[in-house]
Amino acid sequence: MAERGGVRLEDVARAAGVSVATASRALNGSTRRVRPEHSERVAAAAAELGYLPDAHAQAMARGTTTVVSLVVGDITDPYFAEIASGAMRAADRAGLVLVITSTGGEPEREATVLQSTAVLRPRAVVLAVSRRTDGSAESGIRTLHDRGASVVALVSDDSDAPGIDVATPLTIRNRAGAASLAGALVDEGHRDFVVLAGDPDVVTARARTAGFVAGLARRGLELPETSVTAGPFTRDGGYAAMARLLASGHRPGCVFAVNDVTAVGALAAIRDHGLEPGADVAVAGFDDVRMLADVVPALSTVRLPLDTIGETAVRRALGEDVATVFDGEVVLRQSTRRTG
Amino acid sequence: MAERGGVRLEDVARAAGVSVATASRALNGSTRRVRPEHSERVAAAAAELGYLPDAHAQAMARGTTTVVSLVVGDITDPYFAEIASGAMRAADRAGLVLVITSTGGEPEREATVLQSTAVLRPRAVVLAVSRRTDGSAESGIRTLHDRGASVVALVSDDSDAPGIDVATPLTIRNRAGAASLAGALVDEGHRDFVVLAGDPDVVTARARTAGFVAGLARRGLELPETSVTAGPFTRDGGYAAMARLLASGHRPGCVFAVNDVTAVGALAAIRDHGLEPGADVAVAGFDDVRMLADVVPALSTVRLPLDTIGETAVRRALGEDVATVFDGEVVLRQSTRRTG
DNA sequence: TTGAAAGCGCTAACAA
DNA sequence: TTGTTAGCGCTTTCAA
Repeated sequence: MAERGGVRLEDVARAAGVSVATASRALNGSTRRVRPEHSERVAAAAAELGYLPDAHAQAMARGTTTVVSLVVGDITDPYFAEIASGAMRAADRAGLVLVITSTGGEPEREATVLQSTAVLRPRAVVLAVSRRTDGSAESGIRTLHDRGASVVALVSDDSDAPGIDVATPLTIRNRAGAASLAGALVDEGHRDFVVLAGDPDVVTARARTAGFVAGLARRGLELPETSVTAGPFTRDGGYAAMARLLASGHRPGCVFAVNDVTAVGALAAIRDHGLEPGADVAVAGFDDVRMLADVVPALSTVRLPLDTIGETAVRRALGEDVATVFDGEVVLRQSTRRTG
Repeated sequence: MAERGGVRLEDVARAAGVSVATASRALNGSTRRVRPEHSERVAAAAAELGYLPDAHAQAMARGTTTVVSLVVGDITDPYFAEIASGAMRAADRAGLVLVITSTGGEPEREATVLQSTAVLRPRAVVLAVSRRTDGSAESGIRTLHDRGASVVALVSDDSDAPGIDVATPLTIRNRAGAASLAGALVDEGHRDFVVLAGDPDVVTARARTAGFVAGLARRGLELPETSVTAGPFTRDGGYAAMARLLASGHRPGCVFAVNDVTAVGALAAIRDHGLEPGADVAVAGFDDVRMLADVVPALSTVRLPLDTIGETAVRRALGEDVATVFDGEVVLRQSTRRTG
């Protein structure tokens, strides 16, 4: 019923018989400064007229917005989806709106995406994107920061990775998790490993690969460079890499894919090659993504509390005092069970 | 380097030696009205200073925003994630920002979510949410519409579902797709069906259930009411429903779960019951979600071009002349293959 | 083609 | 405690 464009605060004020200032204070302004009677009249008028503030006008006047940005690689990837889910919850609790932008898996679009994010002047931004080691996002991050945003970046416990000075890090111990996994796998009796390393320029992939290699080394096993194969960080990437490997006559005892999605691709390739994944070739992943909990054989992996990480990241960006490091937990399942 | 708060148009104008009006016109304003020489100077200054417009100020001044909203049920559900992915692409192409809000799977939160969406005054909104038959979102939708948003709602080809007069429908032929699936399953030799119907108040679930029942009827098979069991529209819901069924001694020949995620839950329950899904109990899903392409046995389902649907929905909301109906395609795989 | 100035809807001094 | 008023950064008449 409202006029085109909606009811303004002025309309509410008039209906309640007060000034816009009073109406503003009653609806939002600093606590306890409006006579209860007026406050009620304003609330009633607002409800009756169906008043809804205009976030843009508020942003202008306040000099600060209600938007929190989350930048992810590919929302279709359950890794990011779970993080997004937690982030949304946190934003919601804080009464803020979560704007998700995605690079669509193309890291070179990162700069552009950060720019388009910046125009909304987010109060906080969480970078869950697959950051590349080349620091291509640096300037975009700086822009955000200069605009007054508090930016939190998900990073790995990898000393090789370049820091981002203006961003607050939230560390995921990818390296340590992968190292533990390697140890556990060796303890299960595996010896002959291959790593599906994903994109070597993506920090997460690098950290997990490096950690795994280090973990093996700690057990006295040296992984030849030829046993580490790069490729896209996706289901199809995992499938292709595994298929290539098998086609070339290699048949490793155990494959470590740097994330679950890639591991599932490897599983499929093994099966399509006529072998039985788990029994003939063991496979382990990373993340313990829920959506893949029912793959067969059940995937050994490193569980990351993705949802919590997403939630924590926005809370941290909002200035709360929360956890700053997350560890993964090795979970051994059917896919690496030694039958012999 | 920029001052706290960033570079304003005024700064650019000064640097370029023109007025803010000219700077504004050069950077965005109606075509061909600024002397090329000035235009260049402005562009150069903007680049040098790292100017980025303030979306809120633009929104205020223009009376229209650059935001497109997508309301989904649960971003963690690959059904929504794929839609979101396509929607993001379309928004991006149009130079708009996609704001995703989620009800977190709680339909009763729908009204609230629509409200918080409305404050951003989106230019267009796509409702991909699991709409309930009780029309609880009606008023929220009307609010959005009154604020000038063009709203597109994903709906089913189900005459029972209430229309939303102010929203433009984008029809997904859930009913027809489910009916085709039923026919195909009967043709494969299946007779003894059970439907894991999801939440009967959710239109999508209803349409698929109704379509399946109708499809069986068309083949002369009547499905007893007791063979339709309601429950949450999720992996766990599917697991629980299937487990309950098996525990009670039922052992259907073929189970139709109203979406893939639920079907995967059913698969797991069957397996945990000591039976072999696919061989002992056939299972079919709906959606053909990519993330579940590698489950074993491969899931028979109805493929929906989710990504394209998401893309089309925002293009439609933006006023483009695009497809208005989407059909599903039956895909028969291992999970319903008759071995005997 | 350009610039001055009036808003867009709201908040926040500042006075009353 | 309330109202008046000056902006927030930008676009857009309206004159020049």
